[in-house]
Amino acid sequence: MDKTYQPDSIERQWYQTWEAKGYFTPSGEGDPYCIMIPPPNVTGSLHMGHAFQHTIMDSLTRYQRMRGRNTLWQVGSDHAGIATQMVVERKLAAEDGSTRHDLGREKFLDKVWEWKAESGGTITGQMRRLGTSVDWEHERFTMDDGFYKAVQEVFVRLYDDDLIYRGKRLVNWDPQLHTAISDLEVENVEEKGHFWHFRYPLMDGATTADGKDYLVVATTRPETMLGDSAVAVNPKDPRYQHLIGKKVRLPLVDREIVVVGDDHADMEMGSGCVKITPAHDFNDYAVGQRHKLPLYNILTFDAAILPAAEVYNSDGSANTTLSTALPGAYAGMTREAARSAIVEDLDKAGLLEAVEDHTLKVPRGDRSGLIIEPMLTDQWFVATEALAKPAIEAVEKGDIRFVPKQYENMYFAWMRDLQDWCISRQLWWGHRIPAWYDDNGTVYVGRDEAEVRQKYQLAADLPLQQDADVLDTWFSSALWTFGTLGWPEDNERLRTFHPTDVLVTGFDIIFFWVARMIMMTLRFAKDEDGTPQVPFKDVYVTGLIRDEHGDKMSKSKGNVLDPLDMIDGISLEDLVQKRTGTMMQPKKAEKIAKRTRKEFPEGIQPHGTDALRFTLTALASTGRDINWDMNRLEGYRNFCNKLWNAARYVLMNTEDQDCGQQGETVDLSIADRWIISRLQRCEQAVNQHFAQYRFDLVAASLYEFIWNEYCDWYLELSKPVLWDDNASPERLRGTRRTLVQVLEATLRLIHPLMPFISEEIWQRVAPLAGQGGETIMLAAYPEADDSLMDSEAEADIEWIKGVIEAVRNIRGEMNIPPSTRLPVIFRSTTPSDRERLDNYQSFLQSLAKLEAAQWLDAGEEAPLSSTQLVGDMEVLVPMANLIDKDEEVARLTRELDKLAKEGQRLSGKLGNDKFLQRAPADVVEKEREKLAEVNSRQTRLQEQVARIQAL
RNA sequence: GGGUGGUUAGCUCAGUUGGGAGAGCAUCGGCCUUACAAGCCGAGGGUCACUGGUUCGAACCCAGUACCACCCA
Repeated sequence: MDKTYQPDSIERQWYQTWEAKGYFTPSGEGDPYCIMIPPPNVTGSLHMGHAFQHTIMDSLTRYQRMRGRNTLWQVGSDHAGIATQMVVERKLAAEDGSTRHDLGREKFLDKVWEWKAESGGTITGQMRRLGTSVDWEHERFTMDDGFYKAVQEVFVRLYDDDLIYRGKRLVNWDPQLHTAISDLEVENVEEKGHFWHFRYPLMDGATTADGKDYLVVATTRPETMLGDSAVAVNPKDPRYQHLIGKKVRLPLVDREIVVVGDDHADMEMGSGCVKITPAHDFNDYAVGQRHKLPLYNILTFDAAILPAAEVYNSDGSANTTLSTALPGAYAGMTREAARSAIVEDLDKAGLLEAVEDHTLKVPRGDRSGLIIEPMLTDQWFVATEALAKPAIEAVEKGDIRFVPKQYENMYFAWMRDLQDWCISRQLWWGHRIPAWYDDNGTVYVGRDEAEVRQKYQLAADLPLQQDADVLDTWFSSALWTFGTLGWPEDNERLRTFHPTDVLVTGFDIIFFWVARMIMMTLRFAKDEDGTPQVPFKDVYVTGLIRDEHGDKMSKSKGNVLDPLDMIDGISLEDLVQKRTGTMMQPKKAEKIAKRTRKEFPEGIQPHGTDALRFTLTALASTGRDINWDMNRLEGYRNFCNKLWNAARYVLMNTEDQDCGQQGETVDLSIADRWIISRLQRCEQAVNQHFAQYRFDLVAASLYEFIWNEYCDWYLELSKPVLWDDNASPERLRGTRRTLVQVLEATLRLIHPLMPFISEEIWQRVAPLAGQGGETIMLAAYPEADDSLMDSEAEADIEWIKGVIEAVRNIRGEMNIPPSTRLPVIFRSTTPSDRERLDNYQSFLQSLAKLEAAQWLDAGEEAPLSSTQLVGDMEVLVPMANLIDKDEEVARLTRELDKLAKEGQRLSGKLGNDKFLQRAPADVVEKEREKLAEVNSRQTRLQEQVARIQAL
């Protein structure tokens, strides 16, 4: 083995071996265990969030696989409608300047598939570097044929059950991409803007309570006034309530609009009057629905002003009676141009009362970056009410559990106020909506055109046209758990692995994905007896990984860390290039470059996958965000190195030697018994923490055991045995056997978190430990054996550690180098101390670097010494010339100060009658013992100080 | 405005029915001791955000305040 741990020389090779040997495929034996990967966007590349979630999923998967479960981690990716279409459109534009419209739908889609074949595998390739043990043979894609079947089936059935309908509604409209987008794809960005206060003249001589003949409305979007159909006032507002039902003349447009009373108008806000533009604002739309207001659409799909409004009744039907007239001056203007023009014209007309500065949340499309326009369009919707009810109950009843639990509140809050779901998208890349229209616009829904003709008994020659739109990507993602397993076919895989066990995902998509999966799955996935199935039993919600200052990682901030760079390392120049290469603003790029150079003066060193995974698990506590800490990563890389070198030590002392593999008799030392006992406790803790999804505690338990117990103590305690020329063969064999067996079990224990290093070492250690099998991946996960827990050995080793630490402390405080061997004398010993001193002399000599050790009989005088206490026993290191008298007094005084404080605290407590009366007896007894110990320590140290000072 | 989570050592974070404040990293001192200097040994460092309450006893339970983050409106 190399002297230092070199992750790059082991990781890729092991992954290839595992994959080639088919270890990731479900075994077909044992209880099924299944995790569905949240399908990554096919255009995406691996970021820290993936690394985090994949590490957790892989740890769970490897853990359960080793426990003998029939384990499936289902992999696949998501076709990401808008993102993918944009990538390919951009590529076309760069190649020959063509657009998708030049190519036409069919040819464009061919280009998308071509792109997918070439570049769609980036992220899945990167996943392999993380060691993910997914079932590659059954990789799925939301646009593959089988999935299309599932999507169609669900759509048709929901339509037939009246749970899908088509209608004219407000949706988030992206004026560049010309499609509806979901709330998830809208980012609300805080930006500076204005509040404009306009006067809308009252008609028919009406006046406000204070005598004004106009109402003042405030808006952040003046241009939408062209589409106003009402002014709302609060019905309780004494200033205006008498005006409800009266009319206002909309300036510039000269439209008569009504004053309505609605709670939406906040009496405290501005004038208390709100203009209502139902076709261009979500809140106003709701007000419009309540008061049956007409809708004036005043924008084109590019968000430019129309020459004439399109008017609809509140039920979405076309209105033929109201005037569509708009002022000609604004026709064709952009939103921005129209805004300035309208404000200017109102000002000229004396109707601009005031302009205020105002910061507001501006909705921007996360792809185009443009301001999203609420737009009245024909769309397909899922009626969610009937689907939401069982979905809420499933969580209430505990059929689905969120970890941590508080996310259930978030889920309930959203589900109880659920809007119908707009599922159509005006894109080409995606699942085409299985609906056809005849020339009259009548809609027919079926699995294909032939089925539609049969189902609706249409003439063979009736011309039919399929709906041009596609379904929201989330519609297909909602079917992910059962769709990937083959539904609507009823096959073995589906029956075996559905419902799945746990979903690992981020809190940001609980609404958009998790909730919808629950709704769809309960409706369509059924047990043989027809009982609805949940998609998963547990939802483990992860937090966000942020940078070291707690900021979100984002390209525009230039603070992104690529997990692969932490695995492989990256030079400073490459890192700067990566962060600033695509940056448009040179000033910003410079700032980011500067900051990067400051934070990573040496670039990023390679740390390996295992260290990255261990860091991620160590930081994975209960669903909260993680501020990424490079030092932590480095610390765990060192931990890998520690494990690596411990293995080197073990192999050096056991390879080609008798380790008792054949069950030969052994004589176990107290250290052997102790480490075996500690291993059981570690196994117990790890299994318990896995069950509770406390990956941080799993990692901490393993770190503590490996470094602080196995390496720091056990390996050191093994040396005096192995180096003892007089040791019996049974004693040597016992220690060698313990060295390899404990290491071997530890490797299995840590394998789910650090798959590569554990496999690499295990291959060499397992045979020595008498363990068969060709891979650690399929070896049994360790379970604690109560009969091996040995409290006697633990107590003895605690005593040994106490003595060694006492001597080391004196050495440290007195600056005596470890090369100087020390004589040690023990005073005030009990029979048990003396027995231990006899038995464990060699351990003490080796680990404390003693020259000689002896105990004093009663009445025997000790030379003047430096003192430490182990329990009641005094550990004395004779001063000779080694120890400075004053320093020793100072050291003991510091110790006495601490004891005095502690003693004060304890006697205060024990002097309190109420404490004595009300605290449980065992607590009181414990405090008494503590005080007795403190007092006795004080006495001994005071005596010692007196002795030294008497000199 | 409503809701959720957070505030513990210089940094990143644990702290399980309330009973002696912990880890890693960083810092300081000493060490090339035949696995490991990516190491070993030792040490220092905290008004557990603040105020009040419950309790014999509060980092922990309750109420309120401040600040931060996120979600919703």
